[in-house]
Amino acid sequence: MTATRLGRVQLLIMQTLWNKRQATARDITDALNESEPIAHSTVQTLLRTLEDKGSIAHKSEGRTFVFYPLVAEDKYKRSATRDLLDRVFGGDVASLVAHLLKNEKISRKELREIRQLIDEQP
Amino acid sequence: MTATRLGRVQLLIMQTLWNKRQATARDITDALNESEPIAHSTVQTLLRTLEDKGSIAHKSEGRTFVFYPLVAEDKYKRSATRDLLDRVFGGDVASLVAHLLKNEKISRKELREIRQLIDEQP
DNA sequence: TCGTTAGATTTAGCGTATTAAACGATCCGC
DNA sequence: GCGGATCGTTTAATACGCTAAATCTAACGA
Repeated sequence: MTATRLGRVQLLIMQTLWNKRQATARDITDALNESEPIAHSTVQTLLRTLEDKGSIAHKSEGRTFVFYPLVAEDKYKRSATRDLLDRVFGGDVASLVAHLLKNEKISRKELREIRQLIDEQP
Repeated sequence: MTATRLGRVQLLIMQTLWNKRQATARDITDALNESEPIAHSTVQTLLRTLEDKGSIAHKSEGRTFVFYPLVAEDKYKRSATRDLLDRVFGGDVASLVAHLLKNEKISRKELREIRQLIDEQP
C-alpha cells in the first residue's frame, strides 16, 4: 500500500535519479560522495533493493546498468507529506501550516510567495 | 542528535501520554486497542525502548508503573516537520506549503483559516 | 493459605535499512 | 595475452522497529 517508503540514503539515491533522469551506479556513488562518504558497493546494494520494491528499474548499456526512476518525485512527496500529516497532525492541513508559521523562520519574501499561492487557490 | 525519532507505534504511545499526561502500560494498551489490536507485552516492550532513549520516564505507584513523557509534543512536531522539510523539500518552507495547496484537498474554510494565520504573521 | 490474576522482565523472531567486504566476470591498455 | 580497473553479485553484519510468547513476581480473593 505505502508504495513509496524510503530510507534516508534510499531517498538520496532517488533524488539523484529524479534530477538526472537516469544514471549508472557509478554516477550515483559519485554524486552522493560529494556530500558524504559512501562505498560504491553500498550504493549498488541499495539500487538492488530499490529495484526489488519497484521504485526504479534499469536497462543495460554495454556491460553497465543505467537506472531510472519508476515512481515520480511528486508522488513520493505526496506520500511523505501525507504521512507526516496523518501521523503527526491528525490529517489537519491547517494545523500543519499553523505549525510551520509558528515554528519555522520564514522570510518576508517567502510569506509573500505563500500568500500569493493562497490567493491563486480556486 | 535527533533526540526524537519515533516509529509508528511508538508515536501512538507518545500521543496517548501527551493526551493523558500520564498513564500505566495497561491504560495505553487499552487506548491503542480502541483503534487497532496490539498485545500488552508489545506495548510494554515499546515503553521500555522509549524510556531507554529518554522519551519517557516512569514512577512507581504501588506495584505498577505510571509513565509520563519527557519530550514535549511540540518539540516532536518540530523535529518531525523539520525532517520532512529538510529531506524532501530541501528545507524550503514555501515549497512545502505550495505542495500542500496543490495536492491536498483544503476546504474553503481551512483556506480562510490559513490566510488568517498568515495575515497575523508579524 | 493458595490459586488466580495482573504486573514487570526476559527472550526471541521477523522485516528492513544501512553498511561494505569478498568474489566473479569483463574490458582496456600495454 | 595479461594485469589492473570496473561492473555486477553474493554474502554478512549491525541496528532498529515491531511483535509477542514465556517467565518471574507480587498482590488479591476466596
